[in-house]
Amino acid sequence: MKLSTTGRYGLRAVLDIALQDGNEAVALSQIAERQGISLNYLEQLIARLKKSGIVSSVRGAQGGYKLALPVESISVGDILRALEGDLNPVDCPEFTGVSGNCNNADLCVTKYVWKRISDSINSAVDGIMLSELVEESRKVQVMTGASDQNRSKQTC
Amino acid sequence: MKLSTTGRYGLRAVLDIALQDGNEAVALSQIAERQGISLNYLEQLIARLKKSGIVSSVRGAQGGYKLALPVESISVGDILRALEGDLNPVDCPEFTGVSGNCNNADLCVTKYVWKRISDSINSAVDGIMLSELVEESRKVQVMTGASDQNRSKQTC
DNA sequence: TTTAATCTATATTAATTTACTCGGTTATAG
DNA sequence: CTATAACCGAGTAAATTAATATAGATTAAA
Repeated sequence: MKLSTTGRYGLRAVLDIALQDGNEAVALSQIAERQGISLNYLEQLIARLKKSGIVSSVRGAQGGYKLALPVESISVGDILRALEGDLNPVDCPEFTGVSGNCNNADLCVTKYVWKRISDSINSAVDGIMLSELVEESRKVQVMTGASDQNRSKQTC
Repeated sequence: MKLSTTGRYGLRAVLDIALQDGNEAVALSQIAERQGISLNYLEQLIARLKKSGIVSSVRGAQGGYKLALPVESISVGDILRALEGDLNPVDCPEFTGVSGNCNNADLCVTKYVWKRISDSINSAVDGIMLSELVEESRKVQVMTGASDQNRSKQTC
């Protein structure tokens, strides 16, 4: 029941772009360095974010990525689902809508549990906008006098 | 972000015991057969449940397992945490209380996200009592005329 | 006191997933 | 043209998960 590095790294990457906030595209290599994530790996993560319309890309020299929407319009839920797929605790076809073969659908009671967990996770992350994280991040940076340079590798 | 079979099988096993509800212990081999789970594997799961005080065992011939508490006093959260460990989406020492070395603790903003997800999951599962599942299960069985015999292998 | 049925513990294996790495292609600013 | 940076597909090593297997200890009924 853990989020993979995909979700953790990816969210940090989006937040990184949001914090640069100029109109210029942010190069992946810079994000990779600041966040201590492998560039090659980051490419795979950002591809999912692009596919979901969260970031847009500018190709070629001086290119990079920028947010496709204002920070107030992007929820953490959007980001995490883009990265991790759905946020359901089980692959139960009964409530995910995917046509599957749960041959015990009518007898299965635990699906109510999975549904409640799923709903609570999704409403939690949908209630957090990227703008909140940006604000919070700015506060923290002012308080600690932190800069990109003294930011070290993160464990979570 | 998926629950493992440990959590899924284990919850079903506890519910199975609750539904037998006599004062007699339920043999693991019976649960294994009814739920379509390997006996050896089930033994590992039930051990965690016993360790957490959710079930108690009766050894020897005619032995088995029974609930250590009334169904109204056991929450799905208790069961899932016994099986899966914590239900936190990340191993962030900042909010799990475990003394760890998050060298970016003061700069890390995503931890607020993880904390909110964690809280929502835990309050969701703590709000579901085993008694609810038992009730729901009885309703379903009456409606469908289901018996143990026609219960087939479940996928979720 | 057998004997059957159960719980307990540990070790091994197979399958799957995760977390990357690598090599190359395409596009664009300067 | 050339440097830079996005894009793409495949491959791989490590870790985790899901079992399976083995051996033994405990208990209670016959």
